[in-house]
Amino acid sequence: MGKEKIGITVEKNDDFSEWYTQVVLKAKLADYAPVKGLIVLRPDGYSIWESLRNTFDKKFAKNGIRNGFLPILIPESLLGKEQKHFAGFNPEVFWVTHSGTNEVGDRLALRPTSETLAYTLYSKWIQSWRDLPLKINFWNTALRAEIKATKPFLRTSEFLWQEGHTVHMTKKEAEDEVIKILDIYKNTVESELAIPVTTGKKSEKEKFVGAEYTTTMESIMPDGKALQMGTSHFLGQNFSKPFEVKFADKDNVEHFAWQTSWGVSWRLIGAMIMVHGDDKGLVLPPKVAPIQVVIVPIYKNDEGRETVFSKVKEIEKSLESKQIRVHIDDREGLSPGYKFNDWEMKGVPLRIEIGPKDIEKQSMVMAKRYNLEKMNLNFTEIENIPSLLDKIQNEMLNKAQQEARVNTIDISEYSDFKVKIEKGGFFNSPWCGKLECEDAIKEETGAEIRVVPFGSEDKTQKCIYCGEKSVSIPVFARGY
RNA sequence: GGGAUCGUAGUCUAGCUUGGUAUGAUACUAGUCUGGGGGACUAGUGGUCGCAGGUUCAAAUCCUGCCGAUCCCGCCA
Repeated sequence: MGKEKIGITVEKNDDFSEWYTQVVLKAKLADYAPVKGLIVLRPDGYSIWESLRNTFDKKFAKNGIRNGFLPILIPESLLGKEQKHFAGFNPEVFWVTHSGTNEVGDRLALRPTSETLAYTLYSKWIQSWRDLPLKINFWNTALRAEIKATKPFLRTSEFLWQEGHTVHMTKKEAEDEVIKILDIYKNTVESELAIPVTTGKKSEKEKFVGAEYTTTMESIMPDGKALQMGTSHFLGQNFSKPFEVKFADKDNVEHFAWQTSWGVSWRLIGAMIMVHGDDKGLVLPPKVAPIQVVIVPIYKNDEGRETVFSKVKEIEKSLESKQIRVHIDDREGLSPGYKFNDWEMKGVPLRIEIGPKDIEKQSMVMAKRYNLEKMNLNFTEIENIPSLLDKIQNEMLNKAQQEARVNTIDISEYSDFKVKIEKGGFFNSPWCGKLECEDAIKEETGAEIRVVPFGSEDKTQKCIYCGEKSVSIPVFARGY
């Protein structure tokens, strides 16, 4: 009874997949919906998403991007307009075939992504160079039928995300935008979620269908697999031509515009759970934690309760005045030990314990979630809590960076590669740039090119597969 | 798409082979005691046995179909 049944019943290192699912459910971030592949976000899960959304919105706004909203239904005739794009998505599109009892003529897709819809509108909205650049972001959900292998946050048939779509006069301006967005993604994920990412380009084989090229950020998970954290695509004129997104330039000559699209999803929450969680459950980075400090009052009787609570309320007020999200656990009838474990499962970054002993000494016990360290703090040190939270945030990033570094290795011998890939990890291995080698490596080892990091061009080495001259040193890994 | 396992109260679970009105724990409610790492006792509440058919006097149990979950392989934003 007790311990084993209530908390997380498996160890992270022992059964990673089961551990992940238990943390999601038991920390009350999400639950399963009655339809396959769909999940329900609970307030603690949604709160993390809102926090990320707010951060992104501020950064997008600073970059001249505004939010809009697009409908969820897209007619088949529209979705099929860019053929490669359509062929890529077709197998996983949900179709609406009826309205009421009537069959609809042109089937309606539940959006797997909105390029085709957005650009139909864009072609109406853009006529002159004065209308450019046009930069709009959409917070919505995308639907892609996942027949198998669904996993909360990581792979679901409907997921929350943002999709940004920008239009530019010049190729260069569009390409600069692609990189600006990728930078926003990278610094937000690193500073808010404390997860290090590797940025670069996808290979031709792995790029977004319909894009000229795809830039990506990839992170390594504790089980050695790679997770795509977000992508920013340079669409070139691949969509502006079929959708006639054109503008009249200053010299009154009509040009097709240059476009970008980019997105991150709630998969980021999944990554955060995997990277930081431990055997006791979730560990939240302070910046996105719905509750940053939880106070557990301890008392024996009514008088004790009163003394303790007046102090606890005082601390709450003081923390709130410092913009800290604080919660007092005043649930009756639960032992302090139970509450400690409960808040640890939910990942609250800091816990304060205050009982009669502490009041006497004018101090309190403070426990840090991420390393389970406990210490005694004088009441006067409450002033330092905001900087302590910042410090925790940094230390969590450092720790994750260190782990990522350990699991990233340079390998140039294919025999070595084949053996070590079984344990997972990011492998920096030289590549000749040919699809045949990429395919063969995938076929033989299950590893694929996750990202060709910026600055990894290197013509001095030999391709790990064919031995010919290399063009770059991509990151190979098995992915989610 | 191929393979394997599974579905009984909020959660976990016994019962299924050999059909006969569902077991236990935990959670929940009330009360008393308790309270610094998952507390104790007492009394309660809670079930279309995943759904739909079939066989039978009788189905959680046997048969068929469907829905859902987990894992491995394949495929993919």
